[in-house]
Amino acid sequence: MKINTVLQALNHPIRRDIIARLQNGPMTAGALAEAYDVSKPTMSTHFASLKDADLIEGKKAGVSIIYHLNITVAEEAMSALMGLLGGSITSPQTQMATPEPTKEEHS
Amino acid sequence: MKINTVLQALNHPIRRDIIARLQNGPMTAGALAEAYDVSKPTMSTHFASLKDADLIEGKKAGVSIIYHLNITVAEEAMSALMGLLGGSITSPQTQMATPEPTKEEHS
DNA sequence: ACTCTAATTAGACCGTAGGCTAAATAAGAA
DNA sequence: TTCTTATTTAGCCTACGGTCTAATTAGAGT
Repeated sequence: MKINTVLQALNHPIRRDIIARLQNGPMTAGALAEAYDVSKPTMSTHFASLKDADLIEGKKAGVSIIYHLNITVAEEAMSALMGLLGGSITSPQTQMATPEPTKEEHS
Repeated sequence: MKINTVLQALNHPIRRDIIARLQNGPMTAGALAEAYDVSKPTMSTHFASLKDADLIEGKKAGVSIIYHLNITVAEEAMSALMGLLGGSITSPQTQMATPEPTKEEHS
C-alpha cells in the first residue's frame, strides 16, 4: 500500500463520497455515476484513481461492473495515517527539535 | 477543520515529512527548510499549505519563526479519516447498495 | 539610519489533474 | 450477426500545484 497514492485518491470530494457510499455495500459503476453531476467518463477516471490506490475493486457482472471497498487497504491506510497524525498524542512536544544533518529522502 | 484542506495538505511527501519532524518538537522555518532539497520559497508555500489546514502554527521568535504541530486539528483529522475509512470495519458489506435518488452535495 | 539575516510574496514556467465530447470496447439480447 | 447498453479510452482544454529566481517585508544588531 502506497500512502502517497492513497492520499492522492482521497484528495477529491467525489472520490471520498464514493468510498462513503460503498460502506453501505457494493454498487455498479453506473449506479455510482448517477449520484454525481459529472459525466460518466469523468466518473470512470475517479474509479481508476481509487482502483490505483487499491481502495476499491471492480468485478464484472454481465454488462456491468460492481465496485466494492477493499477493506484491507482501507485499514492499512488508516494505521499509516495514525502513525503520521496520531504520533503526537502519546509523545508530547516539549523540546525544540534539531534538524537532521543529512538531506534525507522523504517518503 | 475542513477535511478537504487537511487532505490537500497531507498530499505531498515533504509536507508529510514536516509533520513527522514536528512530532519531535517545534522547529524554525529555516531549520526545516535545510532538511529538504528545494528552495526556501518553495518550503514557504509548503508551510502555508500546512498552516491553511491548521495542522501547524507559527510563532515569531525574534527574526525566526518557530513552527509547531497543532495537536487538536491533527486529532480531529484522524477521527474524520476514521469515519471515512474505518466505518466498514464494524459494519460488513453484504448487500448491494442502491443509489440515492437525488443528486446529493458531496462533502 | 544602515546592514544583515530570516522568511514570505510576486511573477513566471511547466506538468498534471479534472473536466468535457466523441470514439472504442465488451457483453448480452434480438 | 447486428443492436443496445455499460464502461472505458482517446484527445483536448483549462485550471491549479509545485518549483524557481528576484524582490520585498520584518527584526535585531551595530
